[in-house]
Amino acid sequence: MTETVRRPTRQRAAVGAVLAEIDDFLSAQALHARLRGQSQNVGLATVYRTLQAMAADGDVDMMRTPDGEAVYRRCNTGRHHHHLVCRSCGRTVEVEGPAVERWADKIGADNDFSDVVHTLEIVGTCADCQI
Amino acid sequence: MTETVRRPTRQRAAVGAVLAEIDDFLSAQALHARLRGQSQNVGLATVYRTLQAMAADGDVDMMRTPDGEAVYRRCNTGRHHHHLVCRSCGRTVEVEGPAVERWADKIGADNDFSDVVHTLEIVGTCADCQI
DNA sequence: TTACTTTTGACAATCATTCTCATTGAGACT
DNA sequence: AGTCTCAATGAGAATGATTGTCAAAAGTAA
Repeated sequence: MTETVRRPTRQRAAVGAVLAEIDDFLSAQALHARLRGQSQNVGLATVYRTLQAMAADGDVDMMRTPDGEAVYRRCNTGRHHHHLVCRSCGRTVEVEGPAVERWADKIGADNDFSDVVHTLEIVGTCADCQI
Repeated sequence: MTETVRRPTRQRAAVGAVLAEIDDFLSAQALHARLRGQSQNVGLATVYRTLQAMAADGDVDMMRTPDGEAVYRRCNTGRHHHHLVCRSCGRTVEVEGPAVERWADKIGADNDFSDVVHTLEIVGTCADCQI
């Protein structure tokens, strides 16, 4: 295992704080803008780097919007799970589907693929956003 | 229903021809490069527009690579399905999972979300690419 | 504090994708 | 074939997210 050491810094804490208070998916740009709004001085590149590091460490979840932008969110469970996201307001529900996990792994195994991973996101319009 | 009329053109045919001969996912850039290699003169913007139109019409499948790039592929079945893709060589297997479809729809319904859609991709290393 | 290493930030550089707009070509009708 | 109309095209500019650069700043351990 590669033990990656991460030093605690003001910037890292600031990013973590925003993620803790917002529980919708946020892009690096949006997070950066929010920090500026709070007069927190954190460079854009740093926000990108921090989010990527957190995602690599499994501290946040990353997904791609339909137009390919990376968005991040701190999740409640450390377990593997997926998301049901409102396309209008961004409200997010964490969902688990053990059967789906097994199905995906089986598909990989049946076709002789190794190191199988999968991505799954569900998008809809939540009750509050329906006209 | 909005009947979108698409005129058959040399460019559209050229893009379709490439998609017919390659059965891995291709980016717009890659497809454009391939056309140039064949001395086919098709503008990059046209390749983008054509692929998007084809995807909208359901003639090709679009997915996003891990780094957010859009890639396209002509699929054999018109039915809704997903893909098992080799992360190394790009070899793709089309897979169906009716149970997963039902599960995703149920998750949406249970949470009062409407117009529920989902994305699901499985990635692994195929037998030929394992060392 | 000193020495050492990671992290940061301002800004340039990349790179996929979209936009603009003048020109071209398909389809329909004569 | 001539012409009218409007979608389609293409060259290049513009956009916008993300990454690279590198000197300065800030943790960490002794």
